Amino acid sequence: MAILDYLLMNATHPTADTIFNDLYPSIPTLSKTTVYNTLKLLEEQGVIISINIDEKNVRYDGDLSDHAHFKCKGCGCIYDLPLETRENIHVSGVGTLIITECQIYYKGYCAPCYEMIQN
Amino acid sequence: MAILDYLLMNATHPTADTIFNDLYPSIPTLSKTTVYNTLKLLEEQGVIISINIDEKNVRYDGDLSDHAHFKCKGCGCIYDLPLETRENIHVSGVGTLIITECQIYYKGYCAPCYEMIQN
DNA sequence: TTCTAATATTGTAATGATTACATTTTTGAT
DNA sequence: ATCAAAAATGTAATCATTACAATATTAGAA
Repeated sequence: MAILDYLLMNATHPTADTIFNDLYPSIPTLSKTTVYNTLKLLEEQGVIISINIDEKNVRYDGDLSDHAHFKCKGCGCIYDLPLETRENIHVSGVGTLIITECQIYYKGYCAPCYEMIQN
Repeated sequence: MAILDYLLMNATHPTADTIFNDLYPSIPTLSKTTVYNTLKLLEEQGVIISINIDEKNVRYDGDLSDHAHFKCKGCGCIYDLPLETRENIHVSGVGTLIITECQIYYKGYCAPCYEMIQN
């Protein structure tokens, strides 16, 4: 499917809207609903991951390797970072990134909910 | 301000809506806009932090100490975790939490945006 | 090839959190 | 008490996402 291809080609952490706009010219029958449906499906299958680093939009990433994300509070750009990044300044291929915050989110199941899943 | 007090008293990572509903009975003149405005202000001042672990709503936390967050994908409950939590099973005061995903988000400024801030 | 049922795709309308903005209220200094 | 600045309020708009019903596509059986 074109949407998965797009995500694997473009490591730009696009939003659903960006994917739609980039794909629409070459697939004029594409609907935004299809983009949302497909992204949800791909995420449920574990083929892609969703990124909530931005308050407004959900972003998607086809890179399943363990890595962290950095968002510039000025321009909104999102970069990949290695997991072992320190809390201080960090250099990457794009220059120096000044890190001011770090958030770590775990997801999974609490004990009672895990029981329920087993059935 | 009552909203800050609420956040310091209740370590429940509430949403703006929850804060409004809990505070409204005792402050009948309270408006939801005020809650949003105040939360934004408190966050800009660095007095509270916002949590984007939930796709739907932004949550707020008055605990500024370094800690991670866990969200149960079943019931949606959010727990605090120590930073050094491993990727595997983890026990807390509430029982065993099964961790299936971990996301690490850094925020700050890229080089060009950091220049711009200096002015 | 034709039919048909299952599946995928589409478009429109609804939802719901958040914000914009204009108005009203409160505050604090004179 | 007065008045301007600041804070709080209410309503309406915004906008990403989803619900849902309708349409189109596919693949396998006849």
